[in-house]
Amino acid sequence: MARAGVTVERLAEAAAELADEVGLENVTVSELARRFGVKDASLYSHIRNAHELRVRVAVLALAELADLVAAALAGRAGKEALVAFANAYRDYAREHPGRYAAMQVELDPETARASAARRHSDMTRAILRGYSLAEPDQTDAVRLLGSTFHGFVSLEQTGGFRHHARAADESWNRTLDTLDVALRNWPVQTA
Amino acid sequence: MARAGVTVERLAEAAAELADEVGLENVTVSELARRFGVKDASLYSHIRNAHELRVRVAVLALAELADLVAAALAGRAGKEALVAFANAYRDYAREHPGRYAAMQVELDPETARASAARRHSDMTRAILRGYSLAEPDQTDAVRLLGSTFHGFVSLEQTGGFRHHARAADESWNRTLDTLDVALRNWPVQTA
DNA sequence: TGTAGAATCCTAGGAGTCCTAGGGAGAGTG
DNA sequence: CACTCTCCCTAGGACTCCTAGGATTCTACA
Repeated sequence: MARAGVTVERLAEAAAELADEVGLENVTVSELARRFGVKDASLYSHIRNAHELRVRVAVLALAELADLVAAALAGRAGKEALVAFANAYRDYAREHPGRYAAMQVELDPETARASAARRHSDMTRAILRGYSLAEPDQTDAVRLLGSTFHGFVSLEQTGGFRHHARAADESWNRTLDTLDVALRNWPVQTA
Repeated sequence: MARAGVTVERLAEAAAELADEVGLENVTVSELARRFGVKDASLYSHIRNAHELRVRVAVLALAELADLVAAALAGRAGKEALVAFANAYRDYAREHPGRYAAMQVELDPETARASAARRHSDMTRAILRGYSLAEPDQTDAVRLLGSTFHGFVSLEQTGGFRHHARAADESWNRTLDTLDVALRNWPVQTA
């Protein structure tokens, strides 16, 4: 009998595709084995357990998105960079909802270090070069941007904005305008 | 044999507690039945399926948080109201991670209408009275606030801020300062 | 080329979960 | 007391995760 040619890489890729199709919580070892024409027990020589599958999707997604963001950021600065970053982020989440959901799973410290998570915060910091913020304000701003982008995309995905006339796109653009203004008028310490 | 006294309300309450203890994804019909000293099949005369359990936790959490936010908002306005709202939100998420996660499940339109979701957006709008924003900017601002709060709390929960010296609390306070400034200097339409 | 060892896949099966079907026992009502 | 409704039961099917141990295929090296 011919071998199915299962590898961890192909498994992660297939799991990511499956996640985008049916949602991350429906990514199952059995279904994946079915897609490879293999018994589910066979997959356990490639992965340790079902959780590792999700972690691998997360790592894959983090790397993919980091590449996309890097490309979007190339040659841009200031607000242009902010908008490019944000749109790359949001577009990815909409095209790959399962991969995006996977990015939110908690990674153990080692996996997190080996992942592209660092590249993400580094690129966010790069955006802030256009706004002249020193530490620790820079870290606060990185967190503000990350929070707002993720929060918007997350609420949009779970249908939070659907039952209202105002289009999500317009709110998104105004959100970016607002962030741009906020970064340029970063508040001085009040406490 | 004495009856266990299972009701939908007690089920939802127990499911919410279980979710806070072991995470929403580990809220299982079987475990819940165990806690009531009852066979799992017995619960299906109270709920239709496992999904309904999570929906009921979501509805419960939305109502609880709406009450807390309403109390926090009483007698406050402007930035004070903004901060009170935000802290009530974040505190709830930290004290009740499972309930909070449940709030992010997609509700069907009917359930959403019957839930406290509307109270949440109404109260967010109430905050904005201190900032004199007309529609559609008000809707955009509501979404910005919701996104930022949810995004921050969500990233904080999945450990996004843990591997950095800067304390999350301080970033949170600066985020609120920034939002306050942003709402007071709401950008005029650029496009 | 022959073969040892590693990698890949298999069968078999246990445990847990979700859910349905159908039956019996307690509680309240006439 | 009898009737009915609700609650809870047993029984069991389908699916998932995962382990153990065996068989097959591929690879590399003598």
